[in-house]
Amino acid sequence: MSGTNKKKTVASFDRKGRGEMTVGEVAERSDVAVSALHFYESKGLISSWRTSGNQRRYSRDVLRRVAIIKVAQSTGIPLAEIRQALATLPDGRTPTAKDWAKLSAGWREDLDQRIRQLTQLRDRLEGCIGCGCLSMQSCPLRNPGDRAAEQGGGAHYLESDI
Amino acid sequence: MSGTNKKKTVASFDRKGRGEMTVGEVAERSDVAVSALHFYESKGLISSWRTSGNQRRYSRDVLRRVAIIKVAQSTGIPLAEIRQALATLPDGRTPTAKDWAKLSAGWREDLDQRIRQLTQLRDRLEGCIGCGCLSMQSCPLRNPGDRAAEQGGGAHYLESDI
DNA sequence: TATTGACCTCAACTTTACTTGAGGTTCTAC
DNA sequence: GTAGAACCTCAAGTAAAGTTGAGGTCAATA
Repeated sequence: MSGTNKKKTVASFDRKGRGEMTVGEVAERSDVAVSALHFYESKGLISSWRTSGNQRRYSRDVLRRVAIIKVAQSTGIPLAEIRQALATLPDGRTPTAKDWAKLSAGWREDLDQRIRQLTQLRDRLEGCIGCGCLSMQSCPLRNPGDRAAEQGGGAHYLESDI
Repeated sequence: MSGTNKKKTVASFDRKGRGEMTVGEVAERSDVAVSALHFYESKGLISSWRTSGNQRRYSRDVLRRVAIIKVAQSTGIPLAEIRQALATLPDGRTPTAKDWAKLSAGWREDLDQRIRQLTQLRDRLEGCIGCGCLSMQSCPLRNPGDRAAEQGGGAHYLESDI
């Protein structure tokens, strides 16, 4: 309260001029709830500093981070993994295109994998769901077999079921 | 398993002869925990009848149902939806191939959709994640735009962000 | 200066899909 | 006829990803 601001809205003007954003601004611009931003911060996905009044301030970088978080999430990647990926980004400086590219490479693998999986599933769904083989050991739908199953626990049926 | 022993126990022999299964048998054969089967039943995805001693008995049909549940789940369909789909199956009789086909048709749509979505995402990931456009209104990654967005809440950015 | 909206923390609640455990009953085998 | 495996119910716990609310502070403005 003891500030000596001469002009109107000098403070917020300066803040914006420096590219600092409040949590509300980030929320609005990234279309994410304030509570979610708090949550991401608590999980170490984004970071902020505090004003003397204990309010969060974010640099513009956070917008990209949040955008990445949302994109990654929409591909089905859990926050914990996103956090790990984001952790590979440089700490002090703003990430370069190269930094981001490295990050996205791993996810692309992941996406490719999932796309292959879903495609296979789709192609087999029609054939298997109605054919009667689904409950049998031979059904390709329940034995993704061609790749080392990463979902753990392969098929282990030794007798036919139905 | 051990060989087919003739006269182990009359009761269980008869039961098996009639194709009735205990929850433990279903669990083992479908590779799903007993607790999960209880859970599915509580949610109306599968059903059973009880013995005089209050134990559950299942018909073989349940194996296929459980298989379907697992397949559908692996595509990302929530149990509630799976329940609805399964509810369209005939109540009294064992479902025919046609019944199953009808059921899978809807899911195929869903899968197609999701595959298209993921593919688009993958194709754009590389380009956008590192290019700087990601935090801007123009980024195709954050504006799936070409289809009516079903995730709700379209983009509403009127200024560039970064 | 006073108000009001934005912000703060922390705890509790929500949903989905189950699992775990306690306490008790039933089946099956020897 | 009894041990022990398998089953039963119901309550509580777990994990992810947040949301909601209470109680209190900060900041922009009339």
